[in-house]
Amino acid sequence: MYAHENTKNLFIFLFFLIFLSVLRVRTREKFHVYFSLNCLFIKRRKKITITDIARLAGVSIGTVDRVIHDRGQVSPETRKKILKIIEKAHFRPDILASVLASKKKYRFIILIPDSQEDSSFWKAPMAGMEKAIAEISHFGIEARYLHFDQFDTASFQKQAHKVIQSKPDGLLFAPVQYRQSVNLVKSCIRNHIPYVFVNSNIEDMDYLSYIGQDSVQSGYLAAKLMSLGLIADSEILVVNISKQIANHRHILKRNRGFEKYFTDHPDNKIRIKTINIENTSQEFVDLTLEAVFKKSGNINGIFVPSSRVYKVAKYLAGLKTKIRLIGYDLIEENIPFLENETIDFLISQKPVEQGYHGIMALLNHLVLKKECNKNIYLPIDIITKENLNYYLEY
Amino acid sequence: MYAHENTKNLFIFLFFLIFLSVLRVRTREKFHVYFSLNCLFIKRRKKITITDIARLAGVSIGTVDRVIHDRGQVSPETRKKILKIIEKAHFRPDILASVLASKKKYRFIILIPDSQEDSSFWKAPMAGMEKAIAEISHFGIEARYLHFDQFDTASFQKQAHKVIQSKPDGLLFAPVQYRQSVNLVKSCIRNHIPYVFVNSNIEDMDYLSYIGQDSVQSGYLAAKLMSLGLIADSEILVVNISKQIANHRHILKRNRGFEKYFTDHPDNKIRIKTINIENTSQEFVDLTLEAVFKKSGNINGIFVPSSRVYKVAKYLAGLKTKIRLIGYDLIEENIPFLENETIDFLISQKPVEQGYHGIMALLNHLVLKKECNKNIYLPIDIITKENLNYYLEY
DNA sequence: CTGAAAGCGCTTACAG
DNA sequence: CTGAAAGCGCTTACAG
Repeated sequence: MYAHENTKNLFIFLFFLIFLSVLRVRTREKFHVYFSLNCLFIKRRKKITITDIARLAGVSIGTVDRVIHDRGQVSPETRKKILKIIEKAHFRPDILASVLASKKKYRFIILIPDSQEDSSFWKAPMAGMEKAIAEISHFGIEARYLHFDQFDTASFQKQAHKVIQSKPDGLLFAPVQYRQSVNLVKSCIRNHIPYVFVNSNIEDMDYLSYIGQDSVQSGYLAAKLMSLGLIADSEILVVNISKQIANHRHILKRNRGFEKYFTDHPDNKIRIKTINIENTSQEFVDLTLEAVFKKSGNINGIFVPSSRVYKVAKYLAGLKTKIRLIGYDLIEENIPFLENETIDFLISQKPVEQGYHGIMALLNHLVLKKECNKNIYLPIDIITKENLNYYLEY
Repeated sequence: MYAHENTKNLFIFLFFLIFLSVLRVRTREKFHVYFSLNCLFIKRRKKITITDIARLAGVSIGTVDRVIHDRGQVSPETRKKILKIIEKAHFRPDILASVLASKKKYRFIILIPDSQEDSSFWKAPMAGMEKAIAEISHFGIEARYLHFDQFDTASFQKQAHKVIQSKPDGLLFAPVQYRQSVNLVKSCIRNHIPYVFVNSNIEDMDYLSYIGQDSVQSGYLAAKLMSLGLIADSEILVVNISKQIANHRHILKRNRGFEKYFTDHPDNKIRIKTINIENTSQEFVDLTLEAVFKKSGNINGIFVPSSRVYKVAKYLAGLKTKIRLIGYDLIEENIPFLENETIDFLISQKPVEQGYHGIMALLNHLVLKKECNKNIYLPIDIITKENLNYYLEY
């Protein structure tokens, strides 16, 4: 009987233990749920590392590393096995640890027009590039600029030669001179230098990425803005100011878009007159415009498909009649004319972001090995006197 | 003589050696210059590390680390000495190594309205937040959303309570309900929870950052667009569709900006009529507008200072006369009406970037300890049928 | 073809 | 108050 009692007590005790442990589990779970609810942060499962993969595959981390970076010297079977485990575990190497351990340096070259010319457009993309370079400096990236005169093909070719000579890991460039750029691209392909386009594009080349605007559509939008509240039977002037209009394809595309709008909307009954000014000096622009205005008296609007719209604005500022003026790019020279409403609208192409995303595209392709869009079309911004300030700050 | 010859030879030999070494130096220098010129990359001086600082100060790296992160337990003299050396050497700790070594996790809470309401605006900021969260995930950041119904103050208060309960390291929130948001801010201050505002602002609070638009100026711009090619003596309708207009300060600011433009430009001779629709159902909007249109026949433009402009567009689509319609935000519901030109202009406030920069502001303040602007005003974008597509992709 | 070890620049207990 | 050591997750010679 005593023995029985003892056994009974033992059982009770055991049950008690089991009960306790159940309770503990319960409490823990409860705590966990409570924790989740109140802290709102689900306990993240431990991050898997290259060591985990190595253990699972029964190899050393060195071998896993070889597989990850595809640098050979691994038997096909081992390779396959490791790859499978990586896939299953959704393993992604830690980029921070990778960069820290690696001594690899990446050298980028940036080949863009200089800003001292009569249009300061390129300052903004450079600001964006600087921002990106600063942000990613800890990835072991060095970047150097190479500038050229966009109206001087020899200067471009000289710099293009330097690019090839220095064999960078990546090239960011603005193919504003069509023919010369095609040649550089061919050299890059021969020398295995990956390249990204900014600002203008060469569609039929096999580039990594293009960052810029849809030039045709931007002209189309400009035409829409031109047509707002326009009197029927108006005459509109398109003024191309460029030394080599035929070699500057993005300007031609803007012209095309502009004309297309009025073809699509024939009810506007607009007459478009296009003039090309190949001498970009202010005096020549003034003289040319004066001659045009003498001939036809009822010009209601002017479209300048480049940042040099301020040259036309300077001329118009002397006139008495208000003529709607639309141009491109929020550069310093254009700002006073936007402020005094000589220029009504500027079409802007996010120059800072062009630069920023250009550098980031190189980083993504070459360092982070991340997929990204081949064509990154930036918004076509409409800038007026009223929203000007918030595009400057940004 | 032989000896002499030998000595002479020795001298010649020595000279030759010296000559060779000079040559080598020359060649090296030349090579270096050549290298620099052609490769365009200046040899970067070795990066200084915490170990260098420790060595220079004659202490261990542990002590340097204590000084860098100001966690005490260092004698004032040692501290001063180390600080001086850090300054002189322009030492910046390697953020990558720091994050890798540190096990610190940051918990962010994002408190924003939900999207299932009758306006899907908040999808875009969330997309931007997701993008940022993905980019910075390797910094040990966990983020959780908390949503509320922007027309239901009780729902906001419930979620605000959860925020305080879970004591996050940082809070990103949209103070759309003015009074309730002020209360949450006070709680945050009491509990030492840093916070960043997105979309709307409470100017008189001491927030880390505000990311959003200048609401007054956006209304001003809308008025300018309204005035383009408008007939004199027109009547313009401002339609506020909101259950609690008095508690939604950014909408009131847009109204103010809109009216200010016409005060500043009295030559337009515009009459503005404002109506508030507090029941946001389509039927009620239709009925209200119908009543208004019956009374006054010559309404030439309508301004809706919120994303609910599509409700007015639905009504106008049934009318024969073309009325200029301007509203806010590129949300799904508005797109068809922009495409068929019932809506002429949408003012957009970079919703994706609001979200993106909101998260980044928290990262900069809390993790990277980087200074950044208190007020980040995003551009006031003008969207039309013609540039719509490039704002969608972006 | 594979593994063991040192090292990247920092942080974190722990010992004194 | 201070230092030595282990470790974060990877890469890189080097040895076999």
